[in-house]
Amino acid sequence: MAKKTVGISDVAREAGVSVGTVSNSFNRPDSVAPETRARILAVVERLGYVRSESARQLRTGTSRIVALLVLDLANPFFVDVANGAERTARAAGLGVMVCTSAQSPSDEADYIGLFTEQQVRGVLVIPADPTGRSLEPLRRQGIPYVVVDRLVEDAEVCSVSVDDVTGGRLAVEHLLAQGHRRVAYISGPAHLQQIRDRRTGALAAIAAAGLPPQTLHELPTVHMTIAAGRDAAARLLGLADRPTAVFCANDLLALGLEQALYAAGVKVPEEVAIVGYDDIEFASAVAVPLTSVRQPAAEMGRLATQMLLAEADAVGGEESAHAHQTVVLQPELVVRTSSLHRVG
Amino acid sequence: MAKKTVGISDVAREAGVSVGTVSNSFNRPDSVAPETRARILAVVERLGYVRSESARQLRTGTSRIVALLVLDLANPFFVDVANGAERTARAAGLGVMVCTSAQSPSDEADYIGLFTEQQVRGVLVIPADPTGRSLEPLRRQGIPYVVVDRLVEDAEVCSVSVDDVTGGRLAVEHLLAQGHRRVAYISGPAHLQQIRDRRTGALAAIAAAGLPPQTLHELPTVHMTIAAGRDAAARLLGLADRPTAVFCANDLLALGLEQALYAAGVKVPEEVAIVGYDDIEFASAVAVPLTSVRQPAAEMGRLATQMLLAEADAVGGEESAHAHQTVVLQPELVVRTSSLHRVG
DNA sequence: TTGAAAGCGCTAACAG
DNA sequence: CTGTTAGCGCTTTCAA
Repeated sequence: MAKKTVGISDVAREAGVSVGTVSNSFNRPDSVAPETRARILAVVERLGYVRSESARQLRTGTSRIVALLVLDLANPFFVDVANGAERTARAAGLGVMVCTSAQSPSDEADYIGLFTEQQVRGVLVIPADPTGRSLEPLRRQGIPYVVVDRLVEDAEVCSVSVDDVTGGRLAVEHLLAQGHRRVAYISGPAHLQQIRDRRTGALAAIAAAGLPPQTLHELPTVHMTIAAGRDAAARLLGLADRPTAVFCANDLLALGLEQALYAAGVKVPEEVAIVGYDDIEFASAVAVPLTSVRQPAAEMGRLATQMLLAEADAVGGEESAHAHQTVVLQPELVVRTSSLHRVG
Repeated sequence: MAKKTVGISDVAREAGVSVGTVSNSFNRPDSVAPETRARILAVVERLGYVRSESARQLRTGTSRIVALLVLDLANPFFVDVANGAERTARAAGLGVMVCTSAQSPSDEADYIGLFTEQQVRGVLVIPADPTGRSLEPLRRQGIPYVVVDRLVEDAEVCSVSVDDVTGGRLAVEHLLAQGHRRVAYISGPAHLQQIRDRRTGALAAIAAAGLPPQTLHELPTVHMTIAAGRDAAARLLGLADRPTAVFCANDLLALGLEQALYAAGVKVPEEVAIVGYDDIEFASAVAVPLTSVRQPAAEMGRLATQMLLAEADAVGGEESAHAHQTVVLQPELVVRTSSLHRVG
C-alpha cells in the first residue's frame, strides 16, 4: 500500500542521467539536449513523477501561490475582484488562495500569519482591520502585498481603489438632476473610509447644486446587507419629511430597500427613486432594475495582481527600488429604471 | 536591505539551546521544561521568528492547506459551500485554497496538477469533468479528495450530495397541488446528472398525480445563468399551450425568468407560477420572493471537509482502511410568493 | 529534558 | 550539454 512516492532521483536513475539534468529539463529546457529531454519526459510520464513544491520552495525561497483575503464572498462585488485576480495569477502560472476574513480583524490576523508561514508569493488584501496593524507581519517578513479597495496614502505600499468621492457625487448629481430635493443616504459603518467618501461626494453634489447640506439625510447601517436594507426601508418610511430619493452605499442595501418598498406598496421610482453602488449582477436582474454606481471590480483584481507580481519580481530580482504606487480607478454611473422618474 | 530571514537555528543560538529543543517547544511543548520553553518563546517573539511551512512540509510530507475547487463563485450556492468548508477547515487549523474551474475540464485538470505539486492535505471538488478522469492524479498521488455536490457510486471515493430526485419531486408536487396542469422545466445541460435527476423527480410527481408525462415541458439552457433565464422566458411565452407554472433548475434561471415575465407584463404568480432551486439569498430578496428548493450548501461544505479530514488522518496514521462513504442530504421546499396562487 | 545529526526532494552553482 | 554536490529550514530518532 505504501507506494513510495517517486522523486527526481528515481526519474534520473530510470532515464540514465543525473538529477541535475532532470531538474534542468524542467527549469531550463534549453540547456538540455532535446533527445535527453525527450527521454526524461517519457520516464516522467511513465513513472507519474510530480514535482514537490515544498522542496522547490525550500530551495528557492519562494512559493507559487498568492493569497487573496476578502471581507466576504457573499457580496458578489468581492467575487468579481477575486475572479479578476484569479485569472491574472493563473496566466502567470500561479495559484490563488482565496480566503475570507468575515470583516474580523482577528480572523484577518490569523490568515496573515498563515500566509507568512507559507511564504506566499504575495498577498492581495481588502483590510478588515482599519489600523492596518494586522499587515505588519507581512512587512516584517518582506512579503509583498497590495491593498485592494482601500486608498492607502502610505508611500510604502501599493494600493488599488476606486474614487468613492466621485462615486457618491455621480449618484447624487443624477438624483438631483431628476428633480429630487430630499435625498436619503443609506450608509454603513462610519469607520469605513468608503462610507465617508461617498457621503462627501454626495454633499459635494448637493453643494454644487446650491442646496443646503440638510438635503441629505443619512441612515447608517451596521452590516450593509440585504436585511439591513429592509430595515432601513422601515426607518425611511417613518421619516417625517420623507425623502423622494435614496442613495445606498451598496447594492445589497438597495435590493433590500427596493423589496421592502414594494412590499409596503411604495412605487419605485415614482414615489422613491433608488441608486445603489457596485453594480453587482443581481442589481440588474430584478423587476425594477437598479441604477447603480459601477465599480470596476474585476479590473481592480487584475490590476492589483499585476502590481503584486511586479513587486514580487522586483524583490526577487535586483534590489531595484520598487516604486509603490497608488492607483485610483474611476467609477461609472449605470442608469436603470429605479431612478428614472422626474419629480418637482 | 536584504535582512536575512531568521530561522530556527537563530532562535536556538540566541536562546542557548539546540534546534531540536526549539522545534520541540513548538510541536511537543510538554517535552520541554517550562522555563526553557518560556525563554525560547521570548526569543521567538524578539526575533520575529516565523516557521517555514515549506521546510516542515518537506520533512513531514504533508501540508496544512486543503483545496476547494468549485465551478463558479458567481453562483452564491457555491459560495455557501465554500463558507462551510472554510469554517470547518479553519477550526482544524488548516487553510483553504478556493479555486474556480469555470466549468472547464482543462482548467480543472490544471488545478488538480497544482494541488498535487503542492501536496495539499486534501481536495474538495465539484467536478467539471463528467468523466472524472481529471481526478486521476489525486488518486495516483494518494491525495485524499471528496466529491461535492455530485453523487459518486464508486466505492473508492467519498462524496456528499443532495437528493435531486426528491428536490424535483418536491417542486413539481407543490405546483400540481396548486392546480397547475402544464408545467415547464427550465433546465440545463443534459450531461449534468442533477438536471436529469430533477427531471426524474418532476416526472415522478406528475405520474403520482395520475397525469401524463407531457404535462412537463422541458426548456433546456446551456449556461444556467440569469441571462439564460431571460432567454427561456421568451421561449416560454412563445409556446402554443403556455404552461402556467415553471420549475427552474436553479435560482439564477428563476430570477432571470421572473424579471423577463415582469417586463412582458405577465403576472407572477397569477399567470405563471415559479419555483427555483438552491434557495440562494437573492431568491428571497426580490419583489416577488421566489419559492425554491433549498439545498443545505454550507452543511455540504462542512460535512465534506470533515470527511476529507477524517480520510486524511486515516491515511496519515495507521493504514486503517478508511471507509469511503456516500452521503446524500435531503433538500427542502421553501414556499414563497412566486408560487402561491391556485389555478384550475 | 536536551543535544547531535541525518535527511526530506529539490535547485543552482561549478566542473568537466 | 551533463554530472556532482552543497545546502534550503525543519523534524525526528537516538543518545546522553
